[in-house]
Amino acid sequence: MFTIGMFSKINRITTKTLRHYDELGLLKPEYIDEFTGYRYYTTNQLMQLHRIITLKQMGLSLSDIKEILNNPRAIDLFLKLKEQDVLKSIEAEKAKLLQIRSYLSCIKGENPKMYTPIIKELPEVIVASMRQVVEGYDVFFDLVPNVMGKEMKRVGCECAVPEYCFNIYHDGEYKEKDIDVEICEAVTEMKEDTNILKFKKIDKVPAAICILHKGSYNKLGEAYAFAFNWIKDNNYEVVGDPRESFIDGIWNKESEEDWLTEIQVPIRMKVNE
Amino acid sequence: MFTIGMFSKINRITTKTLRHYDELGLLKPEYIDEFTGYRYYTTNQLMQLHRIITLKQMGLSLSDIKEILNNPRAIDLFLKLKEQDVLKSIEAEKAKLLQIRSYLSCIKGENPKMYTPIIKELPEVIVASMRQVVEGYDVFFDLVPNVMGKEMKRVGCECAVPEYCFNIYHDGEYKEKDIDVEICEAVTEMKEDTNILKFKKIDKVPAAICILHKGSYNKLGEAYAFAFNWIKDNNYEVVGDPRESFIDGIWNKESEEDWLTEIQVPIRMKVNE
DNA sequence: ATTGACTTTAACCTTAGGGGAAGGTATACA
DNA sequence: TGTATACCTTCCCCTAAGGTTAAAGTCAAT
Repeated sequence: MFTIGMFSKINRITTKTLRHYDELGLLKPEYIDEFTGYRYYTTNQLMQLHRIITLKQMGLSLSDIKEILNNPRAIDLFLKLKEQDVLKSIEAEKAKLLQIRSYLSCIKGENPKMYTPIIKELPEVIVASMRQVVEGYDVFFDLVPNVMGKEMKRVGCECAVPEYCFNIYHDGEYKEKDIDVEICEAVTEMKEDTNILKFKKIDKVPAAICILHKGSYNKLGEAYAFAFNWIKDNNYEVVGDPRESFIDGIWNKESEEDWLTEIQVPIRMKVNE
Repeated sequence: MFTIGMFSKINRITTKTLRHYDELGLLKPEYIDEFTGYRYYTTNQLMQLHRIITLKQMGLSLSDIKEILNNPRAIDLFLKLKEQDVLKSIEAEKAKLLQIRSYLSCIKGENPKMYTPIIKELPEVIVASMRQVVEGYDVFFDLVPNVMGKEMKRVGCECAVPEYCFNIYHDGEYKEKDIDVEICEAVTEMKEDTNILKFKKIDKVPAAICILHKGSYNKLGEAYAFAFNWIKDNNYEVVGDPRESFIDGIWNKESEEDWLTEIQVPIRMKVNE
C-alpha cells in the first residue's frame, strides 16, 4: 500500500496527475479510506499506469486512452488515426519552419520592404467578368467605371457584399502593353451574358497566398516577385490564376500612397519530399 | 468603414477572433460607437491584421505577437527562438510516430505479450552495493536477505523510501551461470565501505526506457529483448548499464505469477539523421 | 411599426493538469 | 499527551485561443 505521494515518487508523476486520472476514472486507487478519503495505491496499479503513460507518450488524449482501456480491441483504430494526425502535424510544423526561415532570410537581406504573406481560403463567388486586351494599365481608370460599371447597371446586377473586384492576367508573362486581362466583379446572381459581360461561378479556392500591397500600381511587380519566391521557398506550387484584388484605389483614396491591393495566388503544398 | 461582420468576411476570420484581438489590444477597431459599442474597422486595419496572421501562421503565440508589434526589432529574436521550438516539436512528433509504428508492428505480429515501455527519468540516488560473481539466479534468494540485508543492518544504514532495489549485470552478454552482478539498494546516506558493501552516489539519468515484467524471472530475457528492439526501432541508443528493479517478489508475493520487475535502460535519442 | 440580420456583453466550455488555500490526518519527537 | 511537520483532502481559479450559446440592444428595409 502506497500513499499517493509514494506512488507518485515511484512513478515520477505528480500527485495532481494521479488525482486527475482518478477523477476521470482512468486509474482508480486500490483502496480509498472511507473516513479520511486518503487514496492508497498498490503495485496492481503499476501496470495500468504504465499502459496509460505509454499511450500518452504516443500523443493520445486522455479520453482516447480511456476508451482504449475500456475496449482494448480499439487500440489499432486509435493508433492508426493518431498516426495520420502525427503525420499531419509534422507537415504543419515543417511548413512553419519554412515560413520562419523564409522570413528570417528575407530580413537578413537588404530587402527593406517586408510583405506579410498569409494563407487563406477564397470562397466560391459569382462574377461578372470582362476580358479584353488593353493597351496599358491606365486604361482601367476609364474602362472599369465607364464601360463595365455602366453595363452592369444596365443589366441590373448588384455587387456582392463585401465588394470583391479583381483582375486576372492571362498573359504568361509580365507585359507593359497589350495586356490580356479579365476584370471580375463579385455579384449576387448570374445574369444573361452580354457582348461585354460574361457571368460565371468561380469555385472555392482551398488555399491562396495573399499579400497586401500598399501604394501605386507600378510597384506591384515587386509584390508578385515576392509572392512567387515565397511559394518556391515554402514548398508550395501554383494551382490557379493569380488574382489582383482592389481594395483601396482612386475611387476612394486621393493619394496613390494609400492605395491598397491584394495579390491572391491559389496554391497547394507540394507533395514531393 | 466595415462592421465587424464585414471585416471578418473580408479576411476569412471569425468575429470572435476579432473581438478577442481587440480585447488583447492586438488589433483595435478604427472607431467604436460610444453609445452602441459597435466596432467599426477600415482598411487601415488590414495591414496590421495581415501581419498578425503571418506571425500566427509561423506558430507564435498572441502574447509574443503583441510584443513584436510593440517592438518590431524583437522579431528576429522571437523567430529564432520559435525556430528552435519548431525543430524540437518536429523531433517530438517523429518520436511519437516511431513509437506508434513500433507498437502497431508489434501487435500485428504474433507476439501475444505486450509490454508497455515508458520513458522516465531516474533520480539521483545513494546506493549500498555488493558486486559478486554468482553461480546462478537462485543464489539471490539467499544472498540478498542473509548476506546483504544483514550487513546493512550491521552498519546501520536505512533503506530509502520509496524502496529501490536493483541489479546491474556486468557481463556483456546473457549468462546462465557465473553471473557478474552488482546488487544495489537505495539508502538514505553514505557510510564507510565494508568488505561486503560499497557505497556510491549514482547520478540522475535523464531518460530511461522502463518496462514492467510480470511473472517469474526466467522470462525476463524476453523483456530485455523487447527493450533493446524498442530502443533500436525508436532511434534511441543505450547510454548506461541496464537496471533490473525489483518491485514485487518472493518477499511479499507467494505466487511467482505476481512477481513484478522493472527493467530500466538509460537511453538517449540518436542524433544522426 | 415590425421583421430579420446584425451587434453587444457575459458566462461557460475545451486540455491536462498547475497553484494555492483551508482544513483534516499521520507520525515522530519531547 | 501535546505538538511540530509532513502529508492528505476538497475546492476554486488559472492556462491559449478562441467556440458556443443566451439575453438584450441596434440597423436597415419593408
